[in-house]
Amino acid sequence: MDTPPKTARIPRATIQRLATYIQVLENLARDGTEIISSTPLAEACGVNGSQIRKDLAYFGEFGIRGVGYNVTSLIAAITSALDVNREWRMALIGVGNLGKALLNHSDFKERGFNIVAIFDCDPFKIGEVVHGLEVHCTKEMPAIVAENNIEIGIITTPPERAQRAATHLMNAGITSILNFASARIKVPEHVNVEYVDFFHHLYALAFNQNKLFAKN
Amino acid sequence: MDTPPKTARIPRATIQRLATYIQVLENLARDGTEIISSTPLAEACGVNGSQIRKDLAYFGEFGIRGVGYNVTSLIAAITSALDVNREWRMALIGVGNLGKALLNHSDFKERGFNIVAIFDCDPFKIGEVVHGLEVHCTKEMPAIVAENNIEIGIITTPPERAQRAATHLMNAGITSILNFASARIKVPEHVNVEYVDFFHHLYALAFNQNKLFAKN
DNA sequence: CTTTTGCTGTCATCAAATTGACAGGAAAGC
DNA sequence: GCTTTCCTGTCAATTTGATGACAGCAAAAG
Repeated sequence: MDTPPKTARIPRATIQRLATYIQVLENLARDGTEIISSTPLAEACGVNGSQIRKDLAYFGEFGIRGVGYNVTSLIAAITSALDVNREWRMALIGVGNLGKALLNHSDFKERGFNIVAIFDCDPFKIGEVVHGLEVHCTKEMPAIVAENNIEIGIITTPPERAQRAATHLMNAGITSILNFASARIKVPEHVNVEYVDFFHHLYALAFNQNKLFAKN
Repeated sequence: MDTPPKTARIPRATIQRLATYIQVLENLARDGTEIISSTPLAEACGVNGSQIRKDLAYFGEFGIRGVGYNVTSLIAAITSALDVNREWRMALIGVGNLGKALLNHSDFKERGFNIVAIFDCDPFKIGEVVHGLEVHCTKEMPAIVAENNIEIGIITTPPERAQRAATHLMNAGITSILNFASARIKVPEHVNVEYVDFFHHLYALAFNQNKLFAKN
């Protein structure tokens, strides 16, 4: 029952699926389901049953043989394994259309991902208040990041400014970056970047509309 | 030089990378680069050189041995291969915060992905005009989709309405769905769904902040 | 108490994707 | 015209991830 220190490298695909499992499990919990076994859960998630059991095995044993998984405690187990059962404080850089849209997207805060400071390099924007937050100059970033225990940076600048924004974030000590800008950024080994790009998904749909590709 | 009809199944990962290549190539083109070889392009994209050459090989031969690739014509070749060098007309269902944010995100139209109709099931929203588009009742969807040659549906409803929204879209004849709702949806074999969920990315960052996982 | 049923956790097998190596071919230098 | 350089396209080898099979265990039934 204790979580064994499995030191194996965990595939990125597993992390992505765990996020899906949380999503589906939360919807099950809302509908009042208390127990679920791997096969129906797998079907709801669009994956194989063995896959779920193997993914969970990286972190410990959470089920009961012959019975299944308790929905609530499995959610707790996964969120704990991913370390997303606590507050994460974030900074956003680039207060344009997209940035403002994200600030109004209250789901972040509800899930513990809290945008607590926003930055821009446009002098006309500095001082403006968006969704209760004052726009700061990027020069102030190191101090504000340290004061507020900010661990994640969100880039919502135009593509040509993305690299500079990343540099600002890294200089302020941030090692986790969520990049909405349409550009790849160069970072040292220890910094982690996640890219969000709607067009990647649209391209997949467009291509698939004609010629089928391998379904994963 | 002619595009051979390679009938091999194209991995989903390849499609995703092709989208990245387009992104990087467009930024290179803006900076005036005319020719690039696979190694520096690979570095800019964060992948291996062989990977790029193999990905492109699925669709034809686009480079010149000893020289490299012409940036402009490679963009043209990839966009053509993915069939994203034409207009795609889309419908959006669920005119809440997220839906409105996407409607204001003008990049879609610039890239040929055009939201031309919006729907909601809330009677109070029907008739409202958002970003120049009138909110329609879902009952009107089949007619409007047919009239406007709509090929892609975007779901931006709350999670508990996502499945119903998907059904509406499918009944209207749509087989490609971009789902922003935080729920998995069930669809028949021939329908394609892409899921967009920021939390997947945030979870990856959170997890990676502590324990490293295999970098892909 | 014993047997049956059902589902987990794990290992072995299988499939797929990434990486590395190299022949083929175009341009530049001599 | 010949040689050298360089980079593509492709095949083979390796690594990685997914699937299938089954022993181990808990609960329910008899």
